[in-house]
Amino acid sequence: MPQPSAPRKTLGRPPRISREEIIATARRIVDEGGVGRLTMRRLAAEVGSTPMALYHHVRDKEELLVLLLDDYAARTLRRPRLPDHPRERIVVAATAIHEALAACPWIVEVLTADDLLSTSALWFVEQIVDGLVGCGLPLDRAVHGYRAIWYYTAGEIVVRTTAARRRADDDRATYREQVFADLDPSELPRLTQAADRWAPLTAEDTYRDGLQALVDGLLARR
Amino acid sequence: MPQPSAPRKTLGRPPRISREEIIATARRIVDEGGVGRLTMRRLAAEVGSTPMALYHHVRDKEELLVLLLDDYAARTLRRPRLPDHPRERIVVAATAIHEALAACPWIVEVLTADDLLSTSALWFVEQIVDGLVGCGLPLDRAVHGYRAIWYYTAGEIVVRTTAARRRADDDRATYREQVFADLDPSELPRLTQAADRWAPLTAEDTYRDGLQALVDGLLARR
DNA sequence: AAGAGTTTCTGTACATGTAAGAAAAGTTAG
DNA sequence: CTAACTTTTCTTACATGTACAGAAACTCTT
Repeated sequence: MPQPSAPRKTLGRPPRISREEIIATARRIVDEGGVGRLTMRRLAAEVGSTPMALYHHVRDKEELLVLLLDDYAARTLRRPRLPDHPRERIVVAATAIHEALAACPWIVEVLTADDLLSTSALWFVEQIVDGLVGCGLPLDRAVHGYRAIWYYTAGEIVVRTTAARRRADDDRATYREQVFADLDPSELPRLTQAADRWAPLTAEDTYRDGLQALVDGLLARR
Repeated sequence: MPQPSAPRKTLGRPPRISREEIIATARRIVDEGGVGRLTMRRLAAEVGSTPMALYHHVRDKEELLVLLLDDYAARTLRRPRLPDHPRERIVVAATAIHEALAACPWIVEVLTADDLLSTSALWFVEQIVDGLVGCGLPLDRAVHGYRAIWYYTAGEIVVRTTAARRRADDDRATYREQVFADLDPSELPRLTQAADRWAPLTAEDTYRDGLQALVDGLLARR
């Protein structure tokens, strides 16, 4: 594992490519042609190197994607002015993260990553935890609350993005319709009742609603 | 796309393998050696066929995994006796799904799938939607509520499983510690305060707590 | 200057998912 | 029986991520 920033100045063969260059190029490729265009070989070619040389600056492709997400977050996550009221602060902070992530759909493959994303996102985490504390939760419950919010947020993005990808697929969309058409009304009355409205209902963006409900619920358990 | 069950009885070359056989064998491989052992080549070999022959019974590996999950759900999802009170019913139904899914960690790759999983899970969806309606929500809000619960549930499993996978990795664990050690206490006071407790706190299983909070919040917005 | 040590890069090789097309094994029409 | 047709299977081939082994390009020591 080469250190991201080696302590010594120059020792050994001098590098011809840098992690920054790799990330910048990867970003360009993704911006131009989507994450599907990003292969280690193509990236190496564009950087003017060989595939395996990349592996001295990046552990594997997954880490590259995480770095790409970090980079994206650092560049686009602007700190909004937050309301004074702690509950509102939580909602606004979480929504800001959600919006930023939802705007770049290729992250789904990385999103499954971890609880706290890049360093640039820490401020938002802080705001959420602090907001929960400000509403009267003890610190440990606030951390748990933040995690619940993160689960909800990550889940929403992952599920929604993947669903959108599938909806583009005729066969699978047809399969879903079939499931709803074949419902047994006596055993599944509510689903039958909602069957024809299901598609539009699930297409609605209800992230904020659910978030507020979750926050309310978390605060009510004080 | 070959139909899962062709209308005509016999026409063309008779199949030597069936989708069921494929799924059963895949299940065995996964049970024995984890999902990492499941490759199309190995599966073909164990079935006594060639890799490409599988593709006449299964669209691609992802579909195979979805089918595997369906199969798993159909075999292990037992319907628990649900409480009468609708709110409790929601919590118990969701927890049952969550437990079943959390018990088979390989699904993460599929979980990102869709809102409703296999047919066997529909009953649970019904219970949740019906519980929400029983608590006074109109049907469309109940569907939205169910989706929020599903986002939370899927997110919890995906994030937690991936986090566990990474925790096995020393480098990444160290990196995380580093992030917490380097916090600026003046800018991120809460995180600093929680820094040393973060690892144990996030290791706790708080699914149920968060779920109840979410349900409470959903019901409070009646 | 020669060697040792260190880091980066290159070349080759393998496992994987799967696309494309040919071949095989039936059924049915003539 | 032969030819056409259909469905399944097999063969071959390619793109991809990445392991491994060494070569290359430096600095530091002697």
